[in-house]
Amino acid sequence: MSSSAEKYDVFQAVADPTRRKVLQLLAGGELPISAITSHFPMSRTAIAKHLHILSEAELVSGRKVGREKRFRLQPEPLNELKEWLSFYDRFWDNKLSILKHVVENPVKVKE
Amino acid sequence: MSSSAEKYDVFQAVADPTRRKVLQLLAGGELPISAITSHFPMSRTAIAKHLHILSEAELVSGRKVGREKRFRLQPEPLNELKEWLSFYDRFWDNKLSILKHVVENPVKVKE
DNA sequence: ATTATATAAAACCATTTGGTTTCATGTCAA
DNA sequence: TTGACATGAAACCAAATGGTTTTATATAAT
Repeated sequence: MSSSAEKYDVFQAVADPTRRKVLQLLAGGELPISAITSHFPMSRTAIAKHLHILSEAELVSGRKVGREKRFRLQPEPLNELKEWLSFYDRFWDNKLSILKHVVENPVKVKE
Repeated sequence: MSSSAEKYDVFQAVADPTRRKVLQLLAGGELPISAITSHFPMSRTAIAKHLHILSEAELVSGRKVGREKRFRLQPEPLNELKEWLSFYDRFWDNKLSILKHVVENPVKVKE
């Protein structure tokens, strides 16, 4: 779905440490730009640009609420990364460790 | 192990489409620079630079054989990416699909 | 009505990135 | 030993990246 040729793909979006930290913050819930900015040593404008890039990659979405714009995490595109990675699984037997992870983390079935 | 503060981390290394294609090529086995270059519409020098970046991220290693330098895939650092991704698993119930993958792909135990 | 808040948009800037061309060096083959 | 092959290294370049400051606009609060 969504549009044609975006400028930033998931790989690029996630390459920047600031953007990764933004995603992590948003994992805790929806936040307006100012609140996000307060966690970083840079200007609101800089953070707004990062959010724009994350938006293009569809890793976040923003909605206007009053005078603020609240952003939230949209993790779906990370699946592309996951699938890319899975190709390399066979090259260093780590399937056991994946299994271990799954077993140790209870699966919550969508009810 | 290896050294201190590398310039390129896995996230950056993997952000470039050319470098991802290089990794894919090397998944097929060790190759010298010229052989790799033949798959791309750019100069040998450009590819050598990409290989250097992949080297810094420890995603490839090169050994000198006669007059050529052969590179091979070192997928271990991809684990960092995988772990980073796993944090976001909880945000869109896909654990079942991981389990499915593990079950469907027989685990080869290192003998 | 006025002021403070929250964002948007534009112009600007230094550094990094991804490529090039050129030149030098080591190795293999005839 | 002469030439072809494979790479290394350096200088250069345009465009992209990650930041800034400034100016404008909409909303909320007093």
